[in-house]
Amino acid sequence: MGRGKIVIRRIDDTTSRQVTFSKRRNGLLKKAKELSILCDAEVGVIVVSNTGRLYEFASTSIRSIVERYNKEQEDYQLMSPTSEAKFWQREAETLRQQLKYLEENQRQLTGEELNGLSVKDLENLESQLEMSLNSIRTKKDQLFTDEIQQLNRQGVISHQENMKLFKEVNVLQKENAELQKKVHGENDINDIKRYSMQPHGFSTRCNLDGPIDLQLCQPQQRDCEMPENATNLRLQLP
Amino acid sequence: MGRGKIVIRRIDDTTSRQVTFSKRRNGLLKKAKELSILCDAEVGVIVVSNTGRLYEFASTSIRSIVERYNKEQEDYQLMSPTSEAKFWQREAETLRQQLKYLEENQRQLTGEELNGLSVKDLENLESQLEMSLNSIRTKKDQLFTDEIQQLNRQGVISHQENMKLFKEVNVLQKENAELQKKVHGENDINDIKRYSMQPHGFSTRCNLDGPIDLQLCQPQQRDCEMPENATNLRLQLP
DNA sequence: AACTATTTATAAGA
DNA sequence: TTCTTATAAATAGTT
Repeated sequence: MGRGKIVIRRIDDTTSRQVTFSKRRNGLLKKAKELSILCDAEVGVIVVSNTGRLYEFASTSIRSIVERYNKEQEDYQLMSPTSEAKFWQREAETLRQQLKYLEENQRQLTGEELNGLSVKDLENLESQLEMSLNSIRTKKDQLFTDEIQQLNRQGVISHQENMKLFKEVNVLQKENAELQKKVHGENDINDIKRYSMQPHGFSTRCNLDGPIDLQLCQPQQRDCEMPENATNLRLQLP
Repeated sequence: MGRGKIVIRRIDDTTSRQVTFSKRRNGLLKKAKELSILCDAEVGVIVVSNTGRLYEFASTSIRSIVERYNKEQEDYQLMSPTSEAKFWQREAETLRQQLKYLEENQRQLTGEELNGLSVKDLENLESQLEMSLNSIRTKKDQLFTDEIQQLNRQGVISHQENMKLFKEVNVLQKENAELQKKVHGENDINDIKRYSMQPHGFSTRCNLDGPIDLQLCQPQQRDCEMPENATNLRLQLP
């Protein structure tokens, strides 16, 4: 009874589950009240949200009964051993039934026990499993993508560190050259020339590191004159 | 939500109050169940008709509390009440754990809750679901095949019955012809000729029934000169 | 117990 | 949360 038809199964999205909870809780309490008035019946409704908040409706006398049982629940030392035993026995019975239901469901879901199912049932199962497979594959793809992104981030970081180190080396080389000049005067000009070449060597190494730094998108290299597939092109050259 | 609008006050007419009680009680319990499933909430509903009959809905753990609204009945004397309580408490704990495990498992199986799973886990799930789908599809195919076989058996039976009837008719016709001959002498030979033509009409009807008798495998027709795909071939001919 | 014209609840979207 | 609105669902009155 809304814009679209829904199937009755747990709503995954937290927000819409809360919204639905709020709406339907109000609806349920309203209907409980109407029933009690229209039909002169005693009606009690307790609703506990999965965040633990409690809502209730109780017509007349049931309220006191509910309160009494709530109190008993809090400290069931007050319970006589016999009724406590019965309480747990019933609890066990309930759980056993749920378990049975879930197990049956699971056997169908895993295709172990399909007897007694109609073609319609099987088609429902089929489409449910296809949806499941879809979620799982989506999740797997996401994990892959995450890993790739992580690798990329690491690649970018080490590239940045390389650049930092390169600049530092450059500065030191210049300092060094200056010092050499001061120490030896201008006796040997070749030494200075050789030092000034080294930064080029470094920058070449940076370009060679490129292919190792596998990236889906790599904005840092956009201004390079070589395209992403430089390595491949180079391999095709003599 | 009915033919007319109503005001919410006690329905005076006993009959229609009972009818409305029945309808609205069911509606309330249904909605309580839906709320508990959709929103993963604990919901308990108790309804006592003004004739004293009790109806209830309770999701999971509330159930055991609510059930104590019912008058306690059977007494178990086998154990001391205290140890019996402990026994059932332990039983409930065990079952609850199993339930939790199964529910988690099922969430994964349906792709609802995939967080914390590795790629390996997801691949396992994936292949499990693929196997499930396989079983289900195999089962579905089997159901189809079964149905086809059933239809075939019926077809064969009715064909055999047709043949039997045809033979009987033939016999009767011959007898009839003989009788006619005896009654009228050989005055009118055309009558006899007309009777002897009827069997051909029957046999033609039998052949026309063939195409209705759709069969994937039809061992009964193996000795026919036409292959299984006779229908298809026939369609391609002028 | 069905049916069906209406009312009511509510899912989806702002 | 609250409002709106299209649509699904519940059900009042009827058969």
